Amino acid sequence: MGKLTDKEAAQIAKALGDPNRLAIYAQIARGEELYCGEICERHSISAATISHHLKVLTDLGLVTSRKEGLNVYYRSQPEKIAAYRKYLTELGGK
Amino acid sequence: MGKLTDKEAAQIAKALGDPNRLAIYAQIARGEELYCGEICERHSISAATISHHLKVLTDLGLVTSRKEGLNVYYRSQPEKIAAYRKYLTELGGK
DNA sequence: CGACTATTTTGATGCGCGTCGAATTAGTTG
DNA sequence: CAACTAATTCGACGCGCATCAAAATAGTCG
Repeated sequence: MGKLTDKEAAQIAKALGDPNRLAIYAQIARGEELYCGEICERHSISAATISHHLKVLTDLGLVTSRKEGLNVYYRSQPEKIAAYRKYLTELGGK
Repeated sequence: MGKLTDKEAAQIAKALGDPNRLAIYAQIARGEELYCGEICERHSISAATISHHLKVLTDLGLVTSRKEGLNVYYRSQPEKIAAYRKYLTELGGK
């Protein structure tokens, strides 16, 4: 499944290059399905900024969202990060 | 050998998040030992900027340098990127 | 030493991005 | 519909960063 282009790989890298966004992604990638509010509580970041970071991750396909009532639940998309890891592997060959 | 801290992982990600810097790193990681001049020829970027990117990669331990005559040769440090891949793997499981 | 080359550093510039508060939108519940 | 809550969007601000030209540094060679 989908090899990443150089551009996509750079975009993903950039997305994971912000410490706060990386932390947010890490929590989601850990397996639990989280909604904005929960993430807000765990960081001292405004809801607006959290939402912005989640949009970046979503646009890149690293996470997906599902709306349930008032909350929007975010879930990790492991294939995407796997593709990124593969890209890195094929960069330099072990 | 070194597990990466969250901070280091973010720094590496950010470094690889710039398309030009990623391209430079990719060439070095491909195995060949390159010096600035060669890299300059392959991109339409000034020597000053190339040098700056190489410094970023060096400071993070992604590449090492070796001076020979007038040229400075850069070589990939595969363990570092391997550590970064491992960090990503352990993020989300699978 | 003096001329030349490769690389790095310096200084400056412009754009991108993380951040916030406030306004807006969507959804729930009386 | 009205009041409330969760999330997103909007507008603005400040800082960081990629970039370059020019100056400085380091190394070679006559």
